[in-house]
Amino acid sequence: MELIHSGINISAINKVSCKQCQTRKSCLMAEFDEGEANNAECFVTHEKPMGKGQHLFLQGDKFQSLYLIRSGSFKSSITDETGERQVTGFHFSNDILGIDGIEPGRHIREVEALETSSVCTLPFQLFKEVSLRSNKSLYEKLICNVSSMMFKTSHLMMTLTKMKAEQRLASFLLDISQSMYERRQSPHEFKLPMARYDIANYLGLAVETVSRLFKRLEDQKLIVAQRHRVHIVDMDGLHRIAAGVYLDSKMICSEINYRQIR
Amino acid sequence: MELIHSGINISAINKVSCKQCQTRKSCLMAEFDEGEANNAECFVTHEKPMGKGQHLFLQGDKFQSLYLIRSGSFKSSITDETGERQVTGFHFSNDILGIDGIEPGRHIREVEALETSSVCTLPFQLFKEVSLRSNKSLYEKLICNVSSMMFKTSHLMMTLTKMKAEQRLASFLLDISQSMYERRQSPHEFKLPMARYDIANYLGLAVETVSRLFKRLEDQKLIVAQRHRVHIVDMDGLHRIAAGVYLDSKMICSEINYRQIR
DNA sequence: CGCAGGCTTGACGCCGATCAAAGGCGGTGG
DNA sequence: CCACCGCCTTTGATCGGCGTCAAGCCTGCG
Repeated sequence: MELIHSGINISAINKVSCKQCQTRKSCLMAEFDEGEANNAECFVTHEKPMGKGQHLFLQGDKFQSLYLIRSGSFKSSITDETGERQVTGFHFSNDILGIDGIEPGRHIREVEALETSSVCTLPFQLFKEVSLRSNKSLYEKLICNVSSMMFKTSHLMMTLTKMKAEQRLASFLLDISQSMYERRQSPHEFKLPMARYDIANYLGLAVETVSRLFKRLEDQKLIVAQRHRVHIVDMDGLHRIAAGVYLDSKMICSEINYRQIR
Repeated sequence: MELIHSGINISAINKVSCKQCQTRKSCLMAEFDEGEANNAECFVTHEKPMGKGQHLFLQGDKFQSLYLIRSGSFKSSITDETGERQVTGFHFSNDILGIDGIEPGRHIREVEALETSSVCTLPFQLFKEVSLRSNKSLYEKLICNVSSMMFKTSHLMMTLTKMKAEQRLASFLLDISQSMYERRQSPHEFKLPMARYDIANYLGLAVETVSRLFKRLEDQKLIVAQRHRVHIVDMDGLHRIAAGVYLDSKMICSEINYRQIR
């Protein structure tokens, strides 16, 4: 949990300048012109990646930086006064973490690595200064990011209130699939870096239910799932489930499925 | 609900400059210095308030302005591909509406007046220009607003996934109560401008359930509710319900309720 | 090799959705 | 001003999805 502060040059051995960053083209900073890019060197990378289970920050930590995921994956969660925890999202490369801490000055959720992962740290004070100097408003980009985050959240809320359990899981798998696609990885076969327990919490279901649902989707020949490896066999079918297309014809669908099974 | 007019320019009859606005002190624009305030005259107010049921904007409408609620109340909702609607929030004076439309360039939800209401319109292009000229970054304020919005959403998500129906309604009433308090109105007695139907949708419940729950809270002597008028009698008790403090002693509570009913 | 923690599977019961119908309020027109 | 109508709300009865409890299984790690 060692955070690097704005000592610009001294600890350069732990840093990689943005100019040299391999993933720069897909980065928030990508459109910076060369002049500004020098400033961007201040956006550092932790040389040593974080291990599974390590926290990027905890709920209540002072907010001072934004983080850009370079590799790996994270889960974010909130704990309320009663100690109840709610997983609020899963995050992959190029996602920005920590934005929600800007206003209260403290992080309102914790973020934990689901596997070996690395991030870029963007000290927010510096970020603000650079964005004021720059014509191309970084702030605007940030808002864009925030905006799409709000969209995702709304989508999730919809999932949680309007969908039956099976729809939620189907929808969840499709979301992950979409994420993989956007990152130029296979949308049909991927690894779920999070535990069943996290999925259940995220979807507002019991672990046992999630487990049963994975099986049910397999029985319907929509996916093949073994542990964390998921193979989507029938993408359309999964979409149909997610959309709740079996509501009236439930009996019929079930019959078909049973026929398919044997 | 009479607005004060100014004789500043030709179209002034439809507008009120920010300088003259009665609610300016609690406004997003409040910290503007005098020089900037002149620009702020471009932030117009609809002279004719909106009527109940009127839409401020629809989902998919081109995003061009932010709106600041001067009076009244609104509900926001999202409709997905399948036509399913989800109420995403209720909004009162000083709330900002429309932020979520910035990135996609279109509004991702619709906003509808729950009663006679009025708003200030903040053309976003202008907003950006002013914020670039200004040292005190308006953008920063906007982000603050967005940030607190995200916090609320997270809170709501928690409510929807982790709470039983009774907790959700108690929590909802407490949220409204808090809103009233923040607006210097009584947190103990207020009017709910939205229909039961909207509350149910918002909380992810059936209308019938909401209706029954209102009654159950009354039976427990926590509130007095008649139609849209709500009186919170036992704030602590309501907090206890919201926190789920009866989980272990559920049987006892139920017995008490049954005894009270007959 | 054995243990711990995560995952699966089964049995059961409750919460809340759904269906059905009656009651009340507000708006509109006679 | 009253009467009617439609929509919102309440109330009752029934049913099923999913949470809960309990046990057994798998897998990775020490």
